[in-house]
Amino acid sequence: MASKDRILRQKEETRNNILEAAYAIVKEEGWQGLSMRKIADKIEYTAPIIYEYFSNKEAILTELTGKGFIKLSKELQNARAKFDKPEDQLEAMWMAYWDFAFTDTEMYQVMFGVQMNCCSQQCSAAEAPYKLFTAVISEIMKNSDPSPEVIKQKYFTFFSVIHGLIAINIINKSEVMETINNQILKDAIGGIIKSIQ
Amino acid sequence: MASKDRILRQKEETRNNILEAAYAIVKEEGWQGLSMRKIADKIEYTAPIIYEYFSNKEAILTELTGKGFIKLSKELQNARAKFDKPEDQLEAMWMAYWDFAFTDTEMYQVMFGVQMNCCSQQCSAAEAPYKLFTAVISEIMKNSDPSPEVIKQKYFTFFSVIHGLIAINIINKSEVMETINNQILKDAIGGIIKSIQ
DNA sequence: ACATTTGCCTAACAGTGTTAGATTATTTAA
DNA sequence: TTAAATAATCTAACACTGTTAGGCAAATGT
Repeated sequence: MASKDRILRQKEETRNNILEAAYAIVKEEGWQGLSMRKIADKIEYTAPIIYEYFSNKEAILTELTGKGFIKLSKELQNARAKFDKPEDQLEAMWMAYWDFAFTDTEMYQVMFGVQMNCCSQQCSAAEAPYKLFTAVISEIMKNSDPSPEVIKQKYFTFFSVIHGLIAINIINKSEVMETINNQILKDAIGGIIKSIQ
Repeated sequence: MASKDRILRQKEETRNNILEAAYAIVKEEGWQGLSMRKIADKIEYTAPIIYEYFSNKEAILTELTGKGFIKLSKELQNARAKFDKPEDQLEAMWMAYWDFAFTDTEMYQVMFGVQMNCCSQQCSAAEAPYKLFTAVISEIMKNSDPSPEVIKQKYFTFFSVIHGLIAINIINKSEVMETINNQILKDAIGGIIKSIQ
């Protein structure tokens, strides 16, 4: 009865195929262009079988969102691993965050509701980046023994600047110039880090 | 033939009715709940006549977006008028901006693509807030005779922090506490103003 | 009074997410 | 090997969505 295993593996595979097909369509046509029937076409099935794997369309988005947060977390960890001083780590992590937003733009959109309806609230993996950042921030601030509230506040300050900047760049595609982006990124990250040391 | 006038007025009125009905639905059910047939129901017509007034659904969104930018601009001007020193003006303006985002949240969403597909690119009124802010910024910086580029950069720095903070608050409804919002707002606005004086 | 324009509606098309029921294929049991 | 049971898949449909074409009836112009 090893066929049970094969069947389970096959099920897992088409589940992945659905997710991959969905994201492929999104990369080609944007989130607006994603539909159940198009996914079905791509995996060479008809639409109803998708509901054997996902309870509805939102569940697909939620799962993709989760994968996005996992990928982002990995890249944040990679960035942190490249440096020893927490100040350098934090800067590298926000830079990695920035890069993620523009190499996986569609992913970033669904994760943070940029120009589309997102579902990151019900996504548990969304906590991981938050924890990674606050850990490094509290390392930098360890001398002043800050409360969790203060650390949270510092995190949100970083997040606000960088997410805000990412959002304008995605919406006003290309109207904001590279030089301004670089300047603001450098100023903001450097400035806030200095303010928490 | 004064009836021509009356008819023109009537046309203008149902045009407005469409826009008002649309926004009323959005306030009740969110942008997702907006549909042409629901608008038609509300103004007691059938869906196709809407196309006598707007070429499509996006045109309605664009027009609402325009009205949003006009309202925002007015409130920015009101805020500025309450102070003499440009530093105080700038702070009051960003505070008014913040208030606008939470009293007219749905408007803010369509204007800046928060959790929905926006169309502010093709909206000419979107320039007005930008001009209001940069005028005050350049007043503050007049001593250092800055280039337009530098002023633009300062504006985007402000915008990034505040829009970013607004966006998290809209998406993670209520998870971010008042105290953190106030702290970040105060810190960010004060900090940037200090940095440009 | 007739012709023409206008206002508005019904019906339809193509697309969306989603569900129910029938059909086919595969596995199990006798 | 054949019969029964189960699983996999599809077709058809429902209730929506935005949008367009065509027709009817009332108001207008001549």
